[in-house]
Amino acid sequence: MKFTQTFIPTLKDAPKDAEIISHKLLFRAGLIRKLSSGIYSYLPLGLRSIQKISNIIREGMSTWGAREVLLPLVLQKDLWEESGRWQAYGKELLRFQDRHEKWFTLGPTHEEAIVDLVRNDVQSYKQLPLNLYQIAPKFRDEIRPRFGLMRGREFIMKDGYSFDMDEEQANKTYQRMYDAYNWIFKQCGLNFRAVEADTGTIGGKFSHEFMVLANTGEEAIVSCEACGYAANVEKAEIGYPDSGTGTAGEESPAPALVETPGKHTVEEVSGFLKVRSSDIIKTMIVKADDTFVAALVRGDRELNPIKLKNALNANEVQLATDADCVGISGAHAGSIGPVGLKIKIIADREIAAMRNAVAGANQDDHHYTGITPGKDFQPALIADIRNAVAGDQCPHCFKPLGITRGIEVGHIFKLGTKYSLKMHAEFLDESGVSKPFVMGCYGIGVGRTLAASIEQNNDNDGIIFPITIAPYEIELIAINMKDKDISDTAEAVYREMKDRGFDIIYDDRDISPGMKLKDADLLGFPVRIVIGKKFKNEGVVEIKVRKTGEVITSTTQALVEKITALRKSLLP
RNA sequence: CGGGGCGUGGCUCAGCCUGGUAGAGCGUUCGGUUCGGGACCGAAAGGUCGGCGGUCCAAAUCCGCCCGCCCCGACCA
Repeated sequence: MKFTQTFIPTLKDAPKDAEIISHKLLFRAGLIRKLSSGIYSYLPLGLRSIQKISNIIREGMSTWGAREVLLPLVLQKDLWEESGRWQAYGKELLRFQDRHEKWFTLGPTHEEAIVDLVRNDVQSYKQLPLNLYQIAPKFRDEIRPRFGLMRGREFIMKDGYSFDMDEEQANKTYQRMYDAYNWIFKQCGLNFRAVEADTGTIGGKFSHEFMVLANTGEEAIVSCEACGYAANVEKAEIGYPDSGTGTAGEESPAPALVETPGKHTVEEVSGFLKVRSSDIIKTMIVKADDTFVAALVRGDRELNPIKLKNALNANEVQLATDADCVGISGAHAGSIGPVGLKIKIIADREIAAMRNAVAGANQDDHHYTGITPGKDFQPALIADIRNAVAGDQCPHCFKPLGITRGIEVGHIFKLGTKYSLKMHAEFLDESGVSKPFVMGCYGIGVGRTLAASIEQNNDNDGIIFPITIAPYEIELIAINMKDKDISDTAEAVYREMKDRGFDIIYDDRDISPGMKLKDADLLGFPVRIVIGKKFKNEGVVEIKVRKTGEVITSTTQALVEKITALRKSLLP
């Protein structure tokens, strides 16, 4: 492709609404343009990159047994009433009427559509397993779209759905998709982790998020360098090699009541009493379903509501209101403590090991010092209920854990029979018994993958594309188009490379060299060939690798050979 | 939905407080000079100042309503 024959509107300045680096660069490099909030057009280079990612996905899906379909974007209300989601889905579901005043929605996800397809045409276990996917635009009317392609309203997504005859088969399918996803993101040249994720309200054990590691990521993830364990911070367990219970026989002083006027937060109390925040017991009263319990974590830790919920076997937990706190403990939040508290106490595992600690005294503006768990109060339950922090031990190998940020680009999920039961999607098994399909669903944000890649691979000059998803692999630059020697050679090189099947774009614009070089860096093609001064003087062209900055020279004759070798070295 | 901010040529922004008939840089067009890191000289095009209404002799500027966009939060997965 030649620059003069395509459309690459690059910009020196980013528009002011671009906040994060990928958004700025996508815009400046002329890959996308905004049409309205959260809704973008893909320009030729952006589209090409999207298509390359899509094709990698297709290859991965195909290899691991999924077949491509294309489902409608516009879906009618009755299907969504069957699944119950017409009511359950909030305002994110865009609803509208046609001329006959029938209600429709733009699909934010396609469980209903796929279940309807499969239930009509699959009746026998002999037709299973079945795994179908599509790559198509989706629409979610996000409350607040932001960060360009990272969180749009209209976005391109790969969504896949599997249908299996039983749990065992479904687990195998899940594992295949897990393998496929690892292959796909590796092939896209991304530094990513598959992390265990909380399954939310649907339940079940199986859910993994695929996170691209980047500082600007919206999610915190916990990972272990040593054994590869990785999990969403909501879910991450903390390892305790010894049982973590108290050690008997240690000297522990008697509790003493001290005044702490106006000191409520951990920092205020620790500053006032001159103790470390890790010597304070933080007590929070929470309402778990219909009962109140007191949750204890060390002053320097954060309570993890999901872990707490699981430990208590509750459906829902929330912090108690201040009025409830006063009613239960006799003090306002900030002076509450476990000593003498009448409700059930659940303590984080670290609490059990504390000695001579500070805790609220259950009367306003007072704390106790010299508190020792097990002596001065008895927790009913000791469990891991706090967020993991860097340096905590891995639950598998007990090496220190690290915390990084990530961008969720893929999510695989075992759905079970939730949709097949509601929508009566059943098949006959070997013994002629009617059974609901066991389903799984598997998503990849295609646009978000592009944005995440840029978020991870850039420098001050612009994008640094991995070769597999770059709009073009090679850019050819003729420094001076008016110099016939140079422009003729460039034209010849371009034709030959193109004829030999190289994925090459040629900047044939008659503009200053500075602009071409700046644009080349901004656009981030992995390999750049320059024909200029060195060609005039020494008869050689320059090959530069965008990622490393490494430059080699070559005669035009040896170019094909050198580029072939270089290209190979850049593949994942 | 709550809080904050913005809207002036394709992009970035000044002018608004203190009303007097619209500016800069980049980009674009034409001519010329240049040709290895967003070159230089000269000429030019391009704006109902987001929209509607009000105040005033006079509104980009003051007031009201509306629209659009962005940030923070809550919400959702």
